[in-house]
Amino acid sequence: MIKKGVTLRGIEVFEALAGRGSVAHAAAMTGLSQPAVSQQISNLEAAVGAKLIDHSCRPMRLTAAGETFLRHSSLALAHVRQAQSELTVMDLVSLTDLHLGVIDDFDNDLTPRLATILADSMAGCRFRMVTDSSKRLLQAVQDKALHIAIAATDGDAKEGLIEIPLARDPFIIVAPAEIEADGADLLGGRTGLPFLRYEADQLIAGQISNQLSRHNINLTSQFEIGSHLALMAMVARGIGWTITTSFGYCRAQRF
DNA sequence: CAGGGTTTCACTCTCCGAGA
DNA sequence: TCTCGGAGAGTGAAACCCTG
Repeated sequence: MIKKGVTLRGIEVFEALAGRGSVAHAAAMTGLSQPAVSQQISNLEAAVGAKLIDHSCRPMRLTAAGETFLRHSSLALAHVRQAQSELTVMDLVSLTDLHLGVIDDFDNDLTPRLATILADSMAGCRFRMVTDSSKRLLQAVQDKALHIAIAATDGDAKEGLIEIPLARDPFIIVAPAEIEADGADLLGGRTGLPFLRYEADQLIAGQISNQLSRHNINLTSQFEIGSHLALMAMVARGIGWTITTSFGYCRAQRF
């Protein structure tokens, strides 16, 4: 029997806090207030009888017990989310009309395969598929112009939207192959190679900017690029280095 | 010392079980 | 079936703590 006080809600809050290292960010992510997050963590720690988070440092870090608990609780949450997703798909099977948005990053590879799968599994449904930026897709779902969208998010709760996580896409540094420098050299500006950033209007630009400012890293940039593939092509030609995601990097293999 | 972030406290609301 | 009381989860306000 699971101990009294160990709740899915508590575990979800714990996972958010473990990922962000801040009660404020975990609150934004879960849609709760800061006191509620703090209370959930206290209850969880009391229930398991161990300190899971080191509250004395900023950002907060997991204790050894917290690391162990997170490893198992993440699996449990993943199973619950998977179950929710499968039930959602079962709901969709009876639909006759579906307006679906897909992030433009997936235009070439994922979208055609998704269309094939949907056509097979929802034979009686008419589809309208659009590709756009994550920001626009999320707005379209909020405006009820789309039923569902596959998009990137910053993890914060959005009014009126239900988010079902599909994948995590960590940030990575991408530099020209001929450059012999590590991440610290690039971030510290010791290579002389310019930083190429995404256009400020894009969701990923804001996420990268937040991460950098969280670590007190201030990078000036001569270039702001709207197209991901153009950005990767510029890196491949040695014009500069950039920060992108592992999915983004994989899509640029041809460079 | 100021500002941002966290915790504590007091209170409200909702849900659920027990008893009439 | 209805009422009542307890437990749990939420909030806002205020105090406290940490960092630059």
